[in-house]
Amino acid sequence: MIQELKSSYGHQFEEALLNEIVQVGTFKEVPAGFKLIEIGDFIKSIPLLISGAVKVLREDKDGDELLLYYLEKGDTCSFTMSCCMGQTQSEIRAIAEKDTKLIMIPISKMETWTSTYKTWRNFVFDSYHNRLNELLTTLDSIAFDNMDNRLVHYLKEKSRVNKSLIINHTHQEIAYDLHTSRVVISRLLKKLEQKEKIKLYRNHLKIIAL
Amino acid sequence: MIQELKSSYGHQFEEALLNEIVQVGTFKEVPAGFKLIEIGDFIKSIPLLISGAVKVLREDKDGDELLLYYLEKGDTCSFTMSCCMGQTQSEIRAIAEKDTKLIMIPISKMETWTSTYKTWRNFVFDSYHNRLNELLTTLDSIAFDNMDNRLVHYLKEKSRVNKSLIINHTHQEIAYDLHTSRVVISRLLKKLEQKEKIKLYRNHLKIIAL
DNA sequence: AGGAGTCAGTAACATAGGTTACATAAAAAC
DNA sequence: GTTTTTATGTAACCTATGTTACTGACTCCT
Repeated sequence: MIQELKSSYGHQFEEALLNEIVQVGTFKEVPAGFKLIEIGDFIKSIPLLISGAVKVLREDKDGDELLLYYLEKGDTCSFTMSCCMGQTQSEIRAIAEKDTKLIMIPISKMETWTSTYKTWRNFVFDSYHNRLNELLTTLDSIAFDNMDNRLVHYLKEKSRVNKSLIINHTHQEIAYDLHTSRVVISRLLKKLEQKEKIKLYRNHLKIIAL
Repeated sequence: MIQELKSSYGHQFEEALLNEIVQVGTFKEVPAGFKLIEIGDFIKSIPLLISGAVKVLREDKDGDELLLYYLEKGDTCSFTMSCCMGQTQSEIRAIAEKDTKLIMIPISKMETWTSTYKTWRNFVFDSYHNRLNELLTTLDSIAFDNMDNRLVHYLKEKSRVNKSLIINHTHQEIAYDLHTSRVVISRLLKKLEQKEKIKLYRNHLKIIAL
């Protein structure tokens, strides 16, 4: 665990903090699709991502979903922190996008470390900073972009996070993430294929040039 | 300044911190409509709201606006903090919604206070928590709600923040905040009037029962 | 092989919201 | 008081997106 920790966080946390993390943290390895956090959960620990990726999404009262953003190596979930500090329920759902390794830190340490370790404090603030900005980006795309652009952006992100030009999703799954209907996605994907930007197959698609 | 500070923050900050705030903070009083922060600004101080209200909004590349949320007494701007910590440019615009009093804290104190004062730390974390949740609410309404509901919600918020059932805005101004067109707002407002939920006048409208 | 379930393609249609255009009324400017 | 500007009302139209329905193709199961 110590090597994996160092490879992701060694440059930003000092030795003493790294040691504490090793002592109190729990190493966890979850498969793609594993649900890490459900809306309404009370959170008892904070995740530090070592490898893999986690998608964070929002759900409305009718059960409709919307992808917010991905967490990757070196990230943590600010919503989780935020919930921990406030002792409130989770507002979001978190699902492993692929096989993912993480270290869970009990929330009791948050308070102590924030006062003791400057690097930890910076890490926490940086996380909030990043998450706020990602939320803004998501909001921008919903508020200002049409579905064509949102879809292209989605495919690019997906490709980046999964480090692959193959997107292994059905049209229905993409539709859920973007909060629209399958028919709409099929239609737009077909248009992209006609423009030779992607190639469609059953259960997956290949990005040619976006 | 000390009384005003105590009336808003006296219950959550200890004496020593309150004193420090008085020493390093600058009291500022701005009229409604005053632009506090522009997109792209480098921020040098953090605002603590004493009274009044500030609206925070986002702009896209074409100059189209979108209202994010209001800051009120006891609030601070997490985006500002976030920018300060990261030394990056502001992602948002902040405009006084009405006559507003605030205390500006130089960012140099952020780092010190966060390690010294537990109450300050909690304040900062709470702010982030609140802001994240407000952003989520805004995002929900854009992603999941239709314009009718968004408009009603907008009018309610406006009324709450300004403590008045009179909304002093033209249809065009409302349209900007909701990122839609004047005609659409006129149409929907007229529908609300026909349902006797509001009463329309030139340059303002009155809420009857929403 | 045959049947059930899943996925994608497509047409036809419905609707919300955006756009253009113009009329009228109120307010402001002169 | 007349002109100009600004705010609102409304109609007609357009477009993106959502909905429903049906098809064929592929996959999996037995």
